[in-house]
Amino acid sequence: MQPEPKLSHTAALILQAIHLGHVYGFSVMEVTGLPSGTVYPAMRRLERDALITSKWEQQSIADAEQRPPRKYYKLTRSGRSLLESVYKRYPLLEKLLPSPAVEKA
Amino acid sequence: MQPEPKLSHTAALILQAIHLGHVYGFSVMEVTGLPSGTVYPAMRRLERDALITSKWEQQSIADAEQRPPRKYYKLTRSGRSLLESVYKRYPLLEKLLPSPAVEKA
DNA sequence: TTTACCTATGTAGTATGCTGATTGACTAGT
DNA sequence: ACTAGTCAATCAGCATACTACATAGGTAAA
Repeated sequence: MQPEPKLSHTAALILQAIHLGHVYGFSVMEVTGLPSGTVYPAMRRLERDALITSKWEQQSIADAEQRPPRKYYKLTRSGRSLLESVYKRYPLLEKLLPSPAVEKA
Repeated sequence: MQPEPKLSHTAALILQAIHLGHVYGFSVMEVTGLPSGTVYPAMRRLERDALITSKWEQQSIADAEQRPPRKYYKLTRSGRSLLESVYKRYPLLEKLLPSPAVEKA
């Protein structure tokens, strides 16, 4: 059995936040309390390691909502399976973190 | 209003664990899932910053329980007040972390 | 129109955290 | 005798996280 790849507590917290629907940086910052200088570089590493993928929001949507465009993330298959194994190491993670209020169209 | 001194998420997690009664390194490691190389240096910094104080267990007690002596920590007054302010930044912390089963003499 | 605040993302430089190993005493199996 | 396992703490060297700041368009007030 290959040893599970390791994930820091902070990285795991961010991965879990995305999993629960906080699918862009600013939302992850708000729910975790982590600063931007932690969240954005961490998300780039998660993407580098193929645990998440990203896609820029269409400019037209951002324009319509009068705000900067967001970069949306979602878990890959290996991201989901790693998160499962991470619950065993950091059992605290699983309970924590509220899901976001889903925006209605 | 002087800006609240800052504490990393990990340091806050460790401080909270001690507050809840995980009063030596090994116990903090177990409840948080954090490795020894994170926990012990972090506790030294917390002590350096006067948020916690430490005291070595009497050798005779460790001998009686047939294990290495523990270094026990507790929060100082400023440690407790900082922890309060930290809950505002990391609201997730407050709910999380079980208290240890208290050992009976 | 400049001051301020909000959303959203990003960076440089440094402090902190993590991996992997080590120490030391004691316990138990082979 | 050796090997392996547990509890407790520590370290060197490298990876990650944090602070403070920056950018950029938007709103809103003075």
